[in-house]
Amino acid sequence: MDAIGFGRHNHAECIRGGLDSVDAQCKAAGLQFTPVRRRVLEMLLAEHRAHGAYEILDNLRAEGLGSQPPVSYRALEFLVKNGFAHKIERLNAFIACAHLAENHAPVFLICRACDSVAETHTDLTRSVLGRAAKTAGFQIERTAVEIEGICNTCQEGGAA
Amino acid sequence: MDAIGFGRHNHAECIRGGLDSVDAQCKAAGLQFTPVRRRVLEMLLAEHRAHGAYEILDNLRAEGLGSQPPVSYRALEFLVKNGFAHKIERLNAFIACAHLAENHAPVFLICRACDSVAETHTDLTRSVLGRAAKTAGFQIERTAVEIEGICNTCQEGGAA
DNA sequence: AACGTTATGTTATGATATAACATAACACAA
DNA sequence: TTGTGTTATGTTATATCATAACATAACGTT
Repeated sequence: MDAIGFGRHNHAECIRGGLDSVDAQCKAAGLQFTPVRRRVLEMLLAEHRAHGAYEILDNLRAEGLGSQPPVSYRALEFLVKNGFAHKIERLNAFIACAHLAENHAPVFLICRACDSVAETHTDLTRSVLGRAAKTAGFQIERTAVEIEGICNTCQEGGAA
Repeated sequence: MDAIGFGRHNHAECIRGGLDSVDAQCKAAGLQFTPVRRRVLEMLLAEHRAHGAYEILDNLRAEGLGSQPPVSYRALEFLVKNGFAHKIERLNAFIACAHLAENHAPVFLICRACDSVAETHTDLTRSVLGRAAKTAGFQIERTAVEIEGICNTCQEGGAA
C-alpha cells in the first residue's frame, strides 16, 4: 500500500514537490496560485495530519496574510475544489492531497493516537461499493471514506 | 442492494419495527431506553434522511422533553454508541440505523437533491480497503463511508 | 434508608462555518 | 490605457454545531 503518512520518507521533498506540482497544475489550468493559497497548502504539506481552518488562520494571522475566518476557508475551498487538498469530515479538518495529479477517490486512515492521516485510494467504479451504487441507479459525485483506528507505529509503541 | 431509503417500502413498519427492536435490544443489554431516547429514535426513524441535533432539539422542546443542546446530543450519543443510529459526518447530522441488530460497517448513499440517505453495508475485512489497511498494519476501529450524489428517483425527475 | 450509578436539567462557552457586502487585483479586449 | 468583467481579498456579523462543568433527579441494589 502506498499510503504516505505513516513511516519514514523524505519529507522536505513532500513539501517542495507538492508546491511545485500544484504550481504547475495551476499554471496549466489558468488558476491563480496566490500567496495565501500557496502558504496554506504549504502548511498542510508540512505535516501528514489534518489541520483545522482556525489553526491555519492563526498561522496566517501571525504572518500578516489574513485575519478573519473567510480567509482560511476560502483558501481551503480553493485547494479542495481543485483537488490539491481534502477535507477530513470526521475531523472537520483539512489535509494536503498525497496523490496530486491523479484523479482518485481518496481513502483516509486516521490514527487516533498520533493524529497522523495516511491517504490511499480506491477505484470506486470497480469496487463492490461502486457496483452496488450503480445497481441502485445512484450517480456518485463525491465520496468520503475515512477509517479511524491505530496505526502500525502506535500499536508498537503501546499507545493502544 | 438492500439500501433502504430510496424507493417504496412499508414505512410505518420501519418506525414500529425499529422501536420494538431497539426496545428488545436495550432490555437484553440492560440499557435504559428512556422517553427522550425513544422519542429521538422515533424522529430519526420517521424519515430516511439525516436530522441535525438542533432540529431534534426543536422537536423535543416543542414536546416538553428537553430544551438545551446537551439533551439531544446525549440522546444521539446513546443511540450512536449502541448502534441504533449513525452520524453522517458529511452532514453533521444523524440517522436511524437501517440494519439494526447486525454488526456492520455502514455505507451511506446521500442524495444531494432530495436529502434522503440510504444505508447499505460492506464487510471491510474482506474488501480491498480492509486488506490494504491490514497490510499497512493499521488496526481499524471505526469507518465512515459516505457517498454523495444523485439518487435514482431524482435523476428521473430531472433534478440533476 | 443508604449508596453508587446513570440520566437529566441548566448555564455557559467553545468550535466550526458562512452570508453579505466592500474593495482591490487581475486579465483581456477595445 | 482605459474600460470592463471576473476573480480574489478584506471585514463585519452571525449562523451552526458541539461540549465542559456542575446541579439535581431517578434508578437499582443492598
